[in-house]
Amino acid sequence: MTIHDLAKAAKVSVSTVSKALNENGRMADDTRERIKRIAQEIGFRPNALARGLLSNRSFTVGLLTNDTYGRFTLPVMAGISEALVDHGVSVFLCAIEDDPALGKIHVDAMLDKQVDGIIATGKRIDRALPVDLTGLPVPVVYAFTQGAPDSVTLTSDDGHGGHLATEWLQRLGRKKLVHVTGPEDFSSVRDRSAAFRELAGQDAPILYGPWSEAWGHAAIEQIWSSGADRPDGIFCGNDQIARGVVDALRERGVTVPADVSVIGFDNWEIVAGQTRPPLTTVDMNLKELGREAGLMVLALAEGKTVEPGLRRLPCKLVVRQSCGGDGLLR
Amino acid sequence: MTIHDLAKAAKVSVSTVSKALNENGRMADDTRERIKRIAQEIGFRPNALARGLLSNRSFTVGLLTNDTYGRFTLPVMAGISEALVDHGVSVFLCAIEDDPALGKIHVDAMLDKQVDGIIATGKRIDRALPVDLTGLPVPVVYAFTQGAPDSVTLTSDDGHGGHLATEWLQRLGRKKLVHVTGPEDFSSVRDRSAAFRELAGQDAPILYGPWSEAWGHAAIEQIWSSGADRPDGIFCGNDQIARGVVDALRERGVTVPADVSVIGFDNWEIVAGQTRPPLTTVDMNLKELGREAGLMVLALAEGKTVEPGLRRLPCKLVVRQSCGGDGLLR
DNA sequence: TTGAAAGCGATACCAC
DNA sequence: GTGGTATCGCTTTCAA
Repeated sequence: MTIHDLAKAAKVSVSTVSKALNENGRMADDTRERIKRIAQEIGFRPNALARGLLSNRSFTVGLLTNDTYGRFTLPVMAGISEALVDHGVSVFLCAIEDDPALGKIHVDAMLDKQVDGIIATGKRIDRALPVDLTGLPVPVVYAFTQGAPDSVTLTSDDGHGGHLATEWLQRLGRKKLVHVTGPEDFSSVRDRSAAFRELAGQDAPILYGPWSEAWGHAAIEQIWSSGADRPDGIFCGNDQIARGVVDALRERGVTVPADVSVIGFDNWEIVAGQTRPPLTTVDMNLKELGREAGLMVLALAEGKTVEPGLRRLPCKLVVRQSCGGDGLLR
Repeated sequence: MTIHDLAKAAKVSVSTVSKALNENGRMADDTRERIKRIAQEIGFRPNALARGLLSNRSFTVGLLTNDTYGRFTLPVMAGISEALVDHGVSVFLCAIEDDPALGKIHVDAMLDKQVDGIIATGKRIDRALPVDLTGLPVPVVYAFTQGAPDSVTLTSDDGHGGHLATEWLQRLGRKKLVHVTGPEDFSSVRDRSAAFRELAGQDAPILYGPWSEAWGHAAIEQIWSSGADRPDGIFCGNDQIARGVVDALRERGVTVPADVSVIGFDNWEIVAGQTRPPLTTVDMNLKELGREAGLMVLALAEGKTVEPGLRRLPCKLVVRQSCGGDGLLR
C-alpha cells in the first residue's frame, strides 16, 4: 500500500496525491476530496521512513533515563508522551542504568534512527547521566537531571515545595516545627531545608538521614527520647520518611494529626495513600514537567530558540489527612 | 556525513563502501579494511531511515502499556530493552492508559513508523488492552496481558508461585496456613489459591479482598477475632497485603516470624524491603519475561515461527526475614 | 575487484 | 489544476 497504489486507484499522479493529502499546492476541491476519500477507503498511510528521509524529521524523540525504579521517570515519561503524541511524535525509551557504555550504545542507536531530539531524565538535579550529550547534532533537553552548562534544563522548585509544606503547617497553627529529611548532599534537600528555616526560624531543627521509612522511625525515636521540646508539626523530606514518622508516632501513642501534623514530599501514591492516616504531601508536578520538556525539544527540533538555563517548576500541595485542617482551609 | 562523503574520502564508489561496511560481496581485504578505518575516523554512521526504507526493517519495536503505575511494566520494559539493544533494536514506549482512542493513535503512529513488531503489556493476564491488535501487518507478542486467541502470549506461572510460597511455609514447619489475597475475579488469584489448597488442604481458609494494606489489616482483625484456630503461616496475595498483615500482627503483639510466618507475592522492593521485618516473597521474574517477549517479537519479525499460545514462566522465591528459617534451608 | 544505475516511498519544484 | 522528475541516503543487481 504505497502512494503509487493510491494514485492508480484514484487515476491521478503521485504528485497530485501527495499534494491532496498534505493540503498544499493549488488543486480542484473535488479532486482533493476524492483522493482523500479513496485514501481513507483503502486505508492508505504514508511511510514515515520515506517521509523522514526527505524532510530530515523523523517525528521521533529519544528519552534517556537512569531511573530504573520509575519513581520519577514514569510520571515524567507520561507527560512527555502525552505532550508529543498530539504532534505525531513517538518516544524511544532508553533505560541506561548507570552504565556509560550502555548509554553510548543507546544514544548512537537513536542518532542512527535520526531522532529529532533527546530528553535526558534522572533521579536528581545535582547528578548528571553517565553519558555526554554535548555536541550532538540534535537538541537535548534535561529534565530532573543535571545538564551541561547553558543547556535547557527543567526541574521542580524544591524551595517552593519546602515553602508550601512549612507554610501549610503554620497556617494550621503548628508552632514547633521539625524537618526530617534525606542526605544533606542532595541539593534538593538543601533547598527544601533553606525554605523550611526561612519560615520556621533559623534555629528550627533539621535531621538529615537516608531516604527510608526506617530513618523516619529512628528520627522520632531520637526526638522523643532527647528530652527536648517535642514538635507539633513535622515536615518530612519524602513520603517514605513521613510514613516511618507516622508509624513511629502511632506506636508511641501520639495521634496524627490531632497531636502532631505530618507532611510528606513526593505524593507517591503508593506510600502516601496507604499510610494511616493518608499523607498530606507536596507534589512535584512531574507529569507537567515532562510535558514541558516534550514541548521544548519539539520547539528546538523545529528550529525555534528556547531560553537556555535551569527552569524550576512550582510544586503543589496535596491535602489528605495527616495534617488535619482539610476542609477548614482548603 | 553520508555514505557519499565517505566514498569520496576513501576514493571509491558508494557501492564499494556499502559492501565494505556490510561485510558482503567479494572485495580486496585491504580495500575493505581501509574503508572501515576511514569510516571510523570520520565517524560515519549509516542513516537508519534510508536503510529501513530499502530493507523494510526499521529495527524498532513498539511497546504498548496501560500500566501507568509501572509496577509491572517497568521491569518488563527493562527486560525488553535489555534484550533488544543487543540487536540494535530501539523501543517506542506508548502509555495508552485505558483509552481506546489513544491506543489507536499510538498503534497507527507506530505502524507509520514501520515498527518491526509490537509488544503489548498490561497489569493482568485476564484483561485485554483497549485496542485491537489482530490483523496488523506486523507481529504482536502479548506479555502480562490477554492476547487474541492463538496469539503469542507470555505471563508468569501463578500456580507455580502459589506452590513455591505454600511449600516454603510447610518446609519451615508451619501447619495451620491461611491465604489472604486479592479479588477472586483475578485469574491469578484463582491460580494461586488453587495451588495453595493443593498443598495446604482443600479446606484451608482463603480470604479474598482488595489489593491493599488496609485489607491485610482487616483480614488479621477478622481472623484474630473469629475465635477460630489461629494460623502459624500466612500466604499473602501481594506484598502490600503482606505488609498490612505484618503490621497488624505486630500491633497485636504477635511476633513475625517467631510466632507466625508471613510470605508475600510480587517482590515489590519498595514494599517488601521496607516492611519490618522485610518480606520473604515470590518474584514473578518480570524482567526475564520482558526479555523473552523481546526476543520473541524479534524472531517473528525475522520471519521465524514461534509456537503460539500462552506460555507461563516460572516464579522464584526471594527469602528475607518474614518467614524465619533463612540460613536454615536456603 | 570495483563502479554505474535502478529503486525503496514520499515530497517539491517546474513544466504543461 | 495536474503530472513528470529530481531527490533524500542507502542497498543491490549487473556490467565493466
